[in-house]
Amino acid sequence: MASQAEPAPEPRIPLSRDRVLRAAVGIADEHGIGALTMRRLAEVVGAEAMSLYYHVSNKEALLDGIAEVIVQEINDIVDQLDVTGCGWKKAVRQRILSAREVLLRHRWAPGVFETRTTGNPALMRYHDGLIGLMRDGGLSNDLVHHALHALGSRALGFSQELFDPGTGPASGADTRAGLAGLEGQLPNLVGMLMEVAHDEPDSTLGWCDDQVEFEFGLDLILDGLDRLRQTA
Amino acid sequence: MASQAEPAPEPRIPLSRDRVLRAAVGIADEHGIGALTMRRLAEVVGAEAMSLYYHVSNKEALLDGIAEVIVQEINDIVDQLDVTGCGWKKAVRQRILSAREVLLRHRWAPGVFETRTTGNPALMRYHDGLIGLMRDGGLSNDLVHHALHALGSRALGFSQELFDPGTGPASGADTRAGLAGLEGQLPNLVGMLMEVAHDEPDSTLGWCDDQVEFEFGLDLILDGLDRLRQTA
DNA sequence: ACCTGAACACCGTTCAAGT
DNA sequence: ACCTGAACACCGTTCAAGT
Repeated sequence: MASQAEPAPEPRIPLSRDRVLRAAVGIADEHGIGALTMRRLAEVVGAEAMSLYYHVSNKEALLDGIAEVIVQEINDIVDQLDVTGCGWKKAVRQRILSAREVLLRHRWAPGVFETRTTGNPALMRYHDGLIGLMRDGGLSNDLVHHALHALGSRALGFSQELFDPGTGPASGADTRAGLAGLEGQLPNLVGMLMEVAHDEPDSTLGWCDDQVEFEFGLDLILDGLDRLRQTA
Repeated sequence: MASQAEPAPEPRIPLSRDRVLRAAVGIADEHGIGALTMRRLAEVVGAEAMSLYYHVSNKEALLDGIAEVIVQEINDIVDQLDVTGCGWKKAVRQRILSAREVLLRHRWAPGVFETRTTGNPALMRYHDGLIGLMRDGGLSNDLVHHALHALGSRALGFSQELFDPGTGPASGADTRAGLAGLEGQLPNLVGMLMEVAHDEPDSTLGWCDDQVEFEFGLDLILDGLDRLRQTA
């Protein structure tokens, strides 16, 4: 006969800051950032909640930590990109879209980034590389500085939408029916949505494709910067 | 002799959804969004915490409500703007910068907007007006749609910064001293900051002026859209 | 209809104590 | 050094009860 079943052999592995952060990222990935509590994190890691405080000073520091883990994941990818001789715009574009792919695997991350106030070393390294690509492309430090502000969170691969008028379980037809009732109050918005929705009647991603829109906005900014570079 | 002192005559005024929301905005304005708890809000309004649930179904609804109050404040202002015959770009620019002024009085609002998922009627009215200005300027519905995505939160007058390398109580000199130690790891970032900081040695608003940068990014986008309008 | 008291489930966190 | 149990102060919220 086998020996008595031991239900949780996992806690054998000693706790560490790294293991705590990875577990926290796992919880956020699987159940959303709202599910990330100290007690639940402790449970996943096979310890008591209070043990976590030995490896991470408090929850704010935990959030700082997982934000940095994600940016490190981004850095690992973009640092391997080969962008020699393809123009600064294409190089920057590729770097940003690669970062975006990482964020699409950690959809809670943008929300966490926005709440972090303390400097994130990995984020600084990311920006350092981005600045380098622009400098190599001939942009002045002054223009690069403006560029970083203009890009904002887009530099890291995301841009939060303020509202999504087409969201929800409603199909395109339902959406259009619901819109009809608002036509009196919101003539321009309804008119636009009717036309845009009609343009892509069976788009899988709904009335607008976020990836397409992200790239539109990104290119609009990059093209504008390139034009300023030329006139300078 | 006067009658016995009654310490709190305020609770005479009956509760109402409107009063609750205004009090909530007041708390957030004065003490930050973190100070807005149901218990504290009840105290300010002269009632028990549970009474609030009669006027607002839960805290999420409360946040939805105060977000809408702020957008209404914006609408009240931008609806009075006279932009007849000044070109779509200037009209849009003026509308957005006016919205921004409201947000500068409620600095917690952007953070709340980003967490709201349900449709905000006042926000839809705001966008309806914005769309109208663009349509009048000759932009197609398709281009206007792209424009709204490209602008993102900038349409409402804010753009969150991912990090601010020059933030803190450090003076320009202190910042530059601290940067020197990082020059090896972050050559491009440090190089840029040294030069930009030097350009405006005594800028009151620190190493970069947010309002200037906001307008730079806004104009970059508006100019790009106008160029697309012309070629279309 | 409007408001409340007591109670519940859940947070993050402190602190003294264990090995 | 690393981990824990008990406890504290604070959340949002339910529910039955008051007027």
